[in-house]
Amino acid sequence: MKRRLPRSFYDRPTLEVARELIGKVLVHRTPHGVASGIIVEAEAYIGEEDPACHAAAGLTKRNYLLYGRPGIAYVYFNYGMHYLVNAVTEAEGSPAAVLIRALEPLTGLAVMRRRRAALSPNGHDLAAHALCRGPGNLTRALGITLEQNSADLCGCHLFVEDRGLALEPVGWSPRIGINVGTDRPWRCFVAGHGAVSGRR
DNA sequence: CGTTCGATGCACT
DNA sequence: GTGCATCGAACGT
Repeated sequence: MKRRLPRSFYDRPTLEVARELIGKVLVHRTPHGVASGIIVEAEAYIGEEDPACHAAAGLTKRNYLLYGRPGIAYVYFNYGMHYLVNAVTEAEGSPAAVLIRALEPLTGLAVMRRRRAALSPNGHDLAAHALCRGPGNLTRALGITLEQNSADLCGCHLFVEDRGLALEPVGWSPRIGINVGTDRPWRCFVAGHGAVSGRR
């Protein structure tokens, strides 16, 4: 049972998409091999009224993809060293997205360790659950960079599959790593899962 | 156990 | 010039 998520999946209220992405499988095919993992943590960023959303300051050269078609990858560079990947949600003109924050590695563990080792010396020795724990770590492990910005998640290189998995229990909390909009419980995660980011 | 802090580059004001 | 949707090492208790 493998089904690539259609664009209609992303063309929905963002909180719904965030919840539904839990348990789905993010896949990245590159010349170095295929790497994939089950999504265990995600955050919703919704509209210009959400102070933590990149659309809070209105349309810019950096965030224009948020205003466009759902089902597109919005990737940006942060803190001088990390790429973060989002799935654009809701109809055109409604700027919103879901940040993918953590995966349980499924395939391509070897290439993931190779990529992680390129930055941290102990990358080769990382436990499976540590490979894609955190939004910066998972893009590193999957080889996602600005090259994937604007990639179509309904295409054949970077996409999300439904394999009929249902991880539980699912919890909600405020979003992590932001200083505004912390009152909104828009972080969705598999409670107790070893690959979820945050305090151990 | 907890908190602080440096690395590092770019979009935005 | 400022401030990040981070990470991990270093330090304090």
